[in-house]
Amino acid sequence: MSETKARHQAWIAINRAQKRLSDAIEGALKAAGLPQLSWYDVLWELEKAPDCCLRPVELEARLLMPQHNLSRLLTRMAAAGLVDKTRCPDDGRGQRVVLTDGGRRTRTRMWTVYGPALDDALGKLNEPDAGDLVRKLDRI
Amino acid sequence: MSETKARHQAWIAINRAQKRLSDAIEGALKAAGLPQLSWYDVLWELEKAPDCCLRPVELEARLLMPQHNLSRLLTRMAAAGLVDKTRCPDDGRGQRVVLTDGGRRTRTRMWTVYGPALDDALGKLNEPDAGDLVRKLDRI
DNA sequence: ATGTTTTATATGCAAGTGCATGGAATAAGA
DNA sequence: TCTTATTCCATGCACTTGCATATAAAACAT
Repeated sequence: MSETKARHQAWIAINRAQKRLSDAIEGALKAAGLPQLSWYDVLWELEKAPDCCLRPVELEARLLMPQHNLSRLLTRMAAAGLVDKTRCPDDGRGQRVVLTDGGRRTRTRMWTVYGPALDDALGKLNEPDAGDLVRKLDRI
Repeated sequence: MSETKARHQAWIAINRAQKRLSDAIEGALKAAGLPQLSWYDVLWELEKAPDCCLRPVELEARLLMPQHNLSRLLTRMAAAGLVDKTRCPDDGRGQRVVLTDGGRRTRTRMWTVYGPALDDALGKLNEPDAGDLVRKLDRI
């Protein structure tokens, strides 16, 4: 039988919170005709990076996304004009993924929907509690 | 630009914790040649239910899983002999999903892998902290 | 320098998922 | 009762993901 210790309940709670939040945010993005969260994550990592440019391998590590999955995501995002894929000068097998102006604009537009949806879904979670959550979750 | 308030960081932390935990557990299950977590969730809900029997609509609500998705999951699980799908006596359009003996055994075997993998992945999260996490996450 | 191993990325194929829709049965309204 | 609306579940189609493997360039070894 499954244990009902608090540790195990924490896992259940994490799952449910994650699901509720992502459902709310994805729903809001879709309703606004905007791309998925995974696209936002890529755009945001690029925007934070120096020169708005990263290698797929670096994105892979930051997003905890499997390689084959990221490869095709980048292909789709390049087709949509949000990023450019160019050959890497110092490594012949590598790519350099660069954020385009369109990509930057799209990320900004997405945040105008994403941010409020997140705030709304987080409900009455106050700042101190949130900080406490972060501290405990990061120890997992 | 994205805000960096604790509330928003909590969302990031929830995501990362959820991803790390589920990757660890799914990996352990796969390595043991066992089905996915979603299968476990169905089996466990059925085992908790009176007569080990629920309607798809009820499962849908408890698992927060979209209808079309659950429909096909149940089809696969029935094909694998873990559940039986029978017509519902009091509602002509409904189904009754019943746990089979094989389903019960499979859930038990899964837990022998799932439980330890979860304990391991939760690391040094102690009981009081876990209880606190549950309380705060459930308020979201 | 040549052969071997590792790293970075892409891709064919199978399986899963989202979306819209369909059909069948019940519930609600006139 | 007869129509209309709603609920429960299934399914065709497109898209996404997982898995294994391919390809090509480095890195390493001899």
